[in-house]
Amino acid sequence: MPRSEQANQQIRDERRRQILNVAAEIFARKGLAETRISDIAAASGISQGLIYRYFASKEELLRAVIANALDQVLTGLQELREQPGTPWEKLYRLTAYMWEGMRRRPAYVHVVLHTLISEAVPEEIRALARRYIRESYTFFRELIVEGQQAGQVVLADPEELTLLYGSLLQGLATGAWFMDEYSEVQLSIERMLRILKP
Amino acid sequence: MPRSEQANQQIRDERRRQILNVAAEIFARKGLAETRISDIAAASGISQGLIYRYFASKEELLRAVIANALDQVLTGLQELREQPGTPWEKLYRLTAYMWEGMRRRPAYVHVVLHTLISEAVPEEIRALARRYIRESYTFFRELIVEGQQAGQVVLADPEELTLLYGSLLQGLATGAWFMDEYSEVQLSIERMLRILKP
Amino acid sequence: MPRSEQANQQIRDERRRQILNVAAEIFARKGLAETRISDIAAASGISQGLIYRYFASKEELLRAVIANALDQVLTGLQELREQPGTPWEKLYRLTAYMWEGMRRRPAYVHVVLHTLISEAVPEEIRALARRYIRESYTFFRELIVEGQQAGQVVLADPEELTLLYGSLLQGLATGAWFMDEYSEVQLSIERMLRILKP
Amino acid sequence: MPRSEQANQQIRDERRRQILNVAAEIFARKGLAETRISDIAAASGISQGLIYRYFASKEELLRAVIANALDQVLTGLQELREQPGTPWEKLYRLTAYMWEGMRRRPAYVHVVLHTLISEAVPEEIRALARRYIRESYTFFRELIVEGQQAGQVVLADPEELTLLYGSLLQGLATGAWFMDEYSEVQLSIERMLRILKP
DNA sequence: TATGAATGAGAATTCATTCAT
DNA sequence: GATGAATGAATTCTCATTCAT
Repeated sequence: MPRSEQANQQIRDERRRQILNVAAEIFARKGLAETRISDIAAASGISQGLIYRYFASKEELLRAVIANALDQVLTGLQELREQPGTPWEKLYRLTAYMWEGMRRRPAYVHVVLHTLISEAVPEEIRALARRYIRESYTFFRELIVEGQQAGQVVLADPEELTLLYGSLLQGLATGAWFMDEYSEVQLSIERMLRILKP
Repeated sequence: MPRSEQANQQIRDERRRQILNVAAEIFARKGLAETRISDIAAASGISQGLIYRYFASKEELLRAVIANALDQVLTGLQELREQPGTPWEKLYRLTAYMWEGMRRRPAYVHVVLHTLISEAVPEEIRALARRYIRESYTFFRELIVEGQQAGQVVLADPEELTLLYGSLLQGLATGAWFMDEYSEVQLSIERMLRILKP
Repeated sequence: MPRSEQANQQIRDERRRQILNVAAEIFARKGLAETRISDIAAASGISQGLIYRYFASKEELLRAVIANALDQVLTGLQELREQPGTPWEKLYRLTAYMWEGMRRRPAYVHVVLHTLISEAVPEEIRALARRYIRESYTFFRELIVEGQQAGQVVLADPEELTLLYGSLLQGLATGAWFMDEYSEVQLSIERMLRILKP
Repeated sequence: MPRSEQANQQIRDERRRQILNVAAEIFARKGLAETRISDIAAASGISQGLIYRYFASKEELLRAVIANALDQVLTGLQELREQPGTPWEKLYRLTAYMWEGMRRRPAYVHVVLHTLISEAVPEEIRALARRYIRESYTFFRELIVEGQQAGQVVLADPEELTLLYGSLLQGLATGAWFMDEYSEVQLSIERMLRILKP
């Protein structure tokens, strides 16, 4: 008696998610070129061949990981966008959200960084990762401009402020990964936002 | 024939430096695993085999690139250390120096980042790269503490301030690499230092 | 429940024949190595696993296809053998029969050719295919010798005539497969037999 | 001291030819899919990797083998075309030339046949092989028509005669390959040409 | 010293076959 | 009996490194 269609679908969904998460972790640590499919298979406890039933190639798998990360962040940003409050309150919430995301899923942040940094990654995938950053920056900028209008953000070139703020977040995400000495340091959202204060 | 010996040595030194610079550029763009020795040879205008006369292996070459970058930065920091001025003046000069270095030699920053980020790089080399960051951070911290004593830097946990300041620099260096849209934005040193202002 | 047993057996037979026909078609087009079990399963409308209920392996399946073709031809030849007529009439009927078979079932001819041609096919199966040709040639030769005795066939080495005649048939079968330009050409049996005329 | 450019070129030319000949032999026996690059490497006495310095892929190698065969035959046909004589003399020479070629280089004939027969071979390469047959047939047809005009060839549809004659040649080439029993049979050119006699 | 031909150890990918359901 | 998820043994291809010249 074959498995029911539903049971099969569930098995497939679960496997897919499992591979995706493991892959994110390993891509984050090693990058695309250095990651072996055998690493992912071993860490997932499955055979190499099985991975190819779920993802057509190593690149396809990376693409899926990136798309997944992108989805999650953009969904989060969308929710923040719809919440009420003064621009500064929104900036606070945004910063907290981004920072929390980096802490909770450092692997996803890292895969994206790896992808952005390395020309070895196919341009199509890099474009996807760049979109991730760009969408975030666009939202940062919106809030900064609103904040300036409300007198809550310093009156400087919004582009400059966006770049500073974005870079700070990104630098923190990266730095925390490899600077063990500083991984215990407590950072306050207020302190980060200081760069935007009037 | 001591003169010819000397001339030979000079040719060797020159060629070594040349390979080193080319390698830095390519490692910066692709990382260790995806960089081909043949790419470096071609870009250096020499045969593959010859590279092995100068560097024992691809990894050895990466190590040399990193060590070279490290050397230059530490020398620069040492010079800054010896210059007179108030802590804030020194912080200003330091920031300008780091920022200028990133702009002029983005490849160096990137090789180091690639190296730090990827577990596929031998630990020994990664340790070297980490030292690069750590030495810089140590200097940042010194100046921050001095600045606090002089009332020129906000009174917060020096670790936190160091991490914020370092991450900002590093995020800017990375971001400029792939965020074309923001590559033209003018950044003022004062604005960066705002994060440390009382 | 003997009836259900019987019904079951009938279903099995039918399915077996179905797989066999589909497999003949695909083996004919791609040969053993390049044919995928999944192709055969899909074209048969069943799961991959099920094929293994009917045939122990891909090679076993090829063997069955060849044996099937062999059976049909030998049965046909046997019938021809038993019919009355002059040697020339028999040669005519034989040629027509072979030619018609090739036109109607080009796949069979082709599987056999693929099998004969490729050393990658297990010797046992190739021997089977060779038997297919040999039995036909034996019959050709018999008729040629009879024809010579009756003065209806040219007096030349019977081996030579058999080889010429057999090769002509086989070349026509093969050529029609890939020479689209000539697929519409009408060929008369008389014309083919000309090679044997006194 | 590096090898002279000339010496290198010679080594390369020789290796290329060597691989090509060995590959023809093995492709002929096994076909594209069944041939392992390792087979060719072993039979050539070189490493697998080296083959890829001369041919980009297995398919590329097959393409080169086919193109090589094609070249040789077409060159031969061109020479025959330019020789003087009656149509029948030309047909005789042509037949002898083709037959001799098949006997001397059966591998090349066979690779072409394999290629024509198997859909697993990329269409581009199959087209090349088809061209091989088509060019030959065109020449056959020319001579047949000339022969008819000179009263030396039977007055039948030239298409039909061409197909018969071409199929006979081709069937002989194939048959000789796997019908050991008949490989010793002597065939006379006259006998083959009988199919065209008035 | 310099070259580039040659090697060989992986790594990605495919697919026949097995097996739990 | 029937399904299709899962396995793992090939196989192609790549590239750091060596070595004859």
